[in-house]
Amino acid sequence: MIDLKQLRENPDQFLARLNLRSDYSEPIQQILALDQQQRSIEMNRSQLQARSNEIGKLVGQKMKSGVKADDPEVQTLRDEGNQIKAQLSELEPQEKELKAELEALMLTIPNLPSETTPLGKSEEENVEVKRWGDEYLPTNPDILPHWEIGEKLGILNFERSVKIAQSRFVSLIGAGAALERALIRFMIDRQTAAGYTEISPPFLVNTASLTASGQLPKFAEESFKCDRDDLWLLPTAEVAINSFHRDEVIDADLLPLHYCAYTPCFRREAGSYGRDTRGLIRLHQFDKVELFKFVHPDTSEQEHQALLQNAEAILQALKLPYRAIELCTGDLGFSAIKTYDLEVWLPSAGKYREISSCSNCGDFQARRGNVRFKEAGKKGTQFLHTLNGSGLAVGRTMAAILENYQQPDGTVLVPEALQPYLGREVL
RNA sequence: GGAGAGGUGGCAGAGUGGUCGAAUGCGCUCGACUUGAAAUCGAGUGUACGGAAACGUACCGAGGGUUCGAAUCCCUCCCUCUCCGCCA
Repeated sequence: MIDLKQLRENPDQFLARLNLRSDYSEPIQQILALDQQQRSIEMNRSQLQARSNEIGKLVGQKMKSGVKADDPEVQTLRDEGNQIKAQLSELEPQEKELKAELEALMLTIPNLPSETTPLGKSEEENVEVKRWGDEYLPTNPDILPHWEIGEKLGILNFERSVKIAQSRFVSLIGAGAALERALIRFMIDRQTAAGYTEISPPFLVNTASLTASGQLPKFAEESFKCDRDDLWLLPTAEVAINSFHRDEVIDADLLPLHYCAYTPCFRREAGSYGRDTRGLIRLHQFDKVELFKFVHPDTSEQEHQALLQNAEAILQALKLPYRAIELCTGDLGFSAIKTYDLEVWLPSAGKYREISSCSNCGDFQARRGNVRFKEAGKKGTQFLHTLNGSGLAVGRTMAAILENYQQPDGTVLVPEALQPYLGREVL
């Protein structure tokens, strides 16, 4: 949620920053207008309310001192009370409607990009900031795409998954299933060793949780919904962990809070029908180990860098070549002020593909979820900052292993770091 | 799913129409007493919004209603607990 106070006090500067994403002039003007109307009604209303409270007290006093209810003095006060009530009954619905309208509109405005986020209109202008592991790039010229090698090895099956569910689902068989399980354990072990507390959250989440993290109201198309229950299938553990502390005030001494979670993620992938139709890259259901931090605003930049390193550490441990790019203002996700994507090398595609996205959301999600912290001795509370990143997407990691570790004889080596988890060296 | 009980401040717990943002206890903060501590005593101790401030408004699970006035009465919903049923 954007900071209305900040917008009100400095609308031009606010809009200029927001427009680095794309043009939001219109909704922002609307918000400012609604805010003004709402505030003027509120002022009016609270004055009436004050008088009404006063009347209530006066009547109470008189009745207590023995004045009868039908005494003219009391009757006059009651009449005035009734008049105020009539006025309030007009103002209140107006104010309520304005507030609802304002809130609905505000929920559709994305976060302001950080001042350090590179400028740009689209993903073309994202900035590569790092490349790692050139020495691990495969030299084998005849690499099969991971879905082909996977089916050859009998560890992936897409066809039968269509029978079970739909397209864009997969079943893992034998060593494939074991590999997935090994990767999850490997990632969780590494991240807990790095100081993250593991959470296994509900895989169904309610509307409030999705709204708090920013998936709703704008991206309803992207999630699967259980209509009868106000529950949605989790699109990412970010949603669940973000709401883990929703509506809480956290003692500043307890910050930062570092969490990691393994969960399946469910996404409708609406609007990507032609893209990545084969393989593990874009499925309706995939596994992910997520990193999430609740931090003091002063530390969020360092925490962001550290989180990125924690995600990179997995790729490095698996010796998978990757690069890091920083998203430009035009490509930034809805809730983020600054994002780094990690992209792993996929030989069959001949390019790097996203395997992790590490974002600093500033206080945006904290506002939407009302997560605050309190510093001892200081008056009031502040919104904390939230950060999230994949550490990593499991399916895509599998794809990367199947391709990068392919041998000329059609077998696949198991990355050394993973061997103890899988109990074998070759697939 | 059926039957019953209940949701009040950091916690415990009173309050069934009137000056209640809410008794009391515990906790916490500051102060006094003390060589120090305990005990005791005194003062303070929620959040949000508006306002330069004084102060005002809202909040007793959520939303509506009755009333001059609602923590208290009525309606709807949510959640928790106990018993029964079902179930991994």
